[in-house]
Amino acid sequence: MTKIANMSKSTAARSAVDELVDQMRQLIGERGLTVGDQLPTEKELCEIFGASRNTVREAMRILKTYGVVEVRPKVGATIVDNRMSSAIEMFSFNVMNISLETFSDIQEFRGLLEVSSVEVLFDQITDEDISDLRRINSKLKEPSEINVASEHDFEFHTRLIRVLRNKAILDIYGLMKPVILRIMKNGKTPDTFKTATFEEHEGVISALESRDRLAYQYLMKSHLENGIVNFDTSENQ
Amino acid sequence: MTKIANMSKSTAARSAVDELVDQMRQLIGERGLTVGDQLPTEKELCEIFGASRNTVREAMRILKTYGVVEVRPKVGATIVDNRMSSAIEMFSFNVMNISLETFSDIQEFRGLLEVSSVEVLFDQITDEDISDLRRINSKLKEPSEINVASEHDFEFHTRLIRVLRNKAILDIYGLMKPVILRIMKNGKTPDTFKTATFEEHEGVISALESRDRLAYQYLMKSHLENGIVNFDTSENQ
DNA sequence: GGGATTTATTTATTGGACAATTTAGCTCGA
DNA sequence: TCGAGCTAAATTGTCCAATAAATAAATCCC
Repeated sequence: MTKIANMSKSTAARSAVDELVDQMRQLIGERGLTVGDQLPTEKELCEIFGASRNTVREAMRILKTYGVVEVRPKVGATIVDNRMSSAIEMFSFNVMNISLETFSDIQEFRGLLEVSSVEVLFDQITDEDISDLRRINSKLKEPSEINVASEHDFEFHTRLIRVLRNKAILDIYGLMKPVILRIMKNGKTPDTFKTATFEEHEGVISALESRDRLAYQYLMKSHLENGIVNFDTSENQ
Repeated sequence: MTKIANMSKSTAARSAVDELVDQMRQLIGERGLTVGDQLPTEKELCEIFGASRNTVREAMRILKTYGVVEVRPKVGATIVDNRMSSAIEMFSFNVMNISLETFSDIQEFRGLLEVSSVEVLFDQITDEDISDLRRINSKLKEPSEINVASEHDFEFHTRLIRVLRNKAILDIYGLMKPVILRIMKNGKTPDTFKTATFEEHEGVISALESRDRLAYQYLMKSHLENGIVNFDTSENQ
């Protein structure tokens, strides 16, 4: 894939900035640089690659946007790995409205992560996990506006995902946060969170507590499906 | 999390470029611009926001990296939505080696998508899907180097995911492509693909053909687990 | 009318200047 | 000696201006 991508780009007369990004990637590889290491200064990069400073800066801007480097005045560019949160940032840049199709796709996906994972989930869950879930869910009872409430809702589900102890899945869940938040707010009032959402979460927690797989699957499945019932396409964004 | 990130940014005297990105996002919203529409020219943006052209360009570079606009000389910036492929591009920027932990996390995740989804999968699958899978798998028999073979391997699994008819899941799978490809190549020779991988895929296809859920789950699960057995940490790159 | 050519507009790149920021070193006093 | 505060130097951040490259649109020529 990388090879194909490169080929297609080399054909299409790539810009100096794109070239630079590749060269800088290469430089990182050659020098064996890794997280925490410093890149050369902008001036040095200009000399190394024979480009002007503005071009170097635009290339560096891409790396920064990727979440691969962090830049501070006087210090320079440090290699980091915030690619996942950069991806989140990227998806926060909402251009279009959410469709019913996307809505049910996402909910189905969440079903896979939160319902079908039941075996691993029950295998891993501890009492601490459960008391955490209860503590987080209690926040829904506090009076708060809808944005805060949906954050709590999301926190609850994230905490549940965390039980799986799988960074890849947790990252993906974080990646979808902006979309999931909008889904959570859809068709709801602040009151809905205090009553319906809260109660449904409590049911899930109880099922976890009594290690009742069937009840858990049933309750979580219907909890996710509840959103679809009163999905409102006009409400978006 | 988003809140914290935002706070830290607003506190920390954001740069003119970051400011501009926000203003441009706002402008898109206000004018109701959507995919296919044009943004003002760089010069106009300079005037509108009172910034220099380099600053405007760096901001535009971020939007380009996000996959939100496409820029051509004389034409200007057009709004697009390539955020998903930009995310893939981003994850292709490999800085670090893949750890055993990441490896098994990803495989477990794939297990959720490809094994635990069995109900939906068998619900949706058609004869066309199956013959497609068989056609794709036959490519593994052709002599080819390891990069090509792993592409075919990936294509097989993607085709399987496609059966779910869920764009969100398909996107996520595409997002993880670079990592999955590396996992697929790990500890394998071109010959392994021709023999072992090919046979395992054939087994999976047969199970799908005879609508044997149990066999499918067993075969796919062990297919995914086979990689872990001969995982080689030294081989990374 | 249609293809080739010119023109005008816009982005791409370069170079240089100054401002803002922050680290590192220095000074001075307790 | 040690620490607080100050200074200086290095690096990134922003701006300005000019030229090159690309391309869409207008024009010309046949």
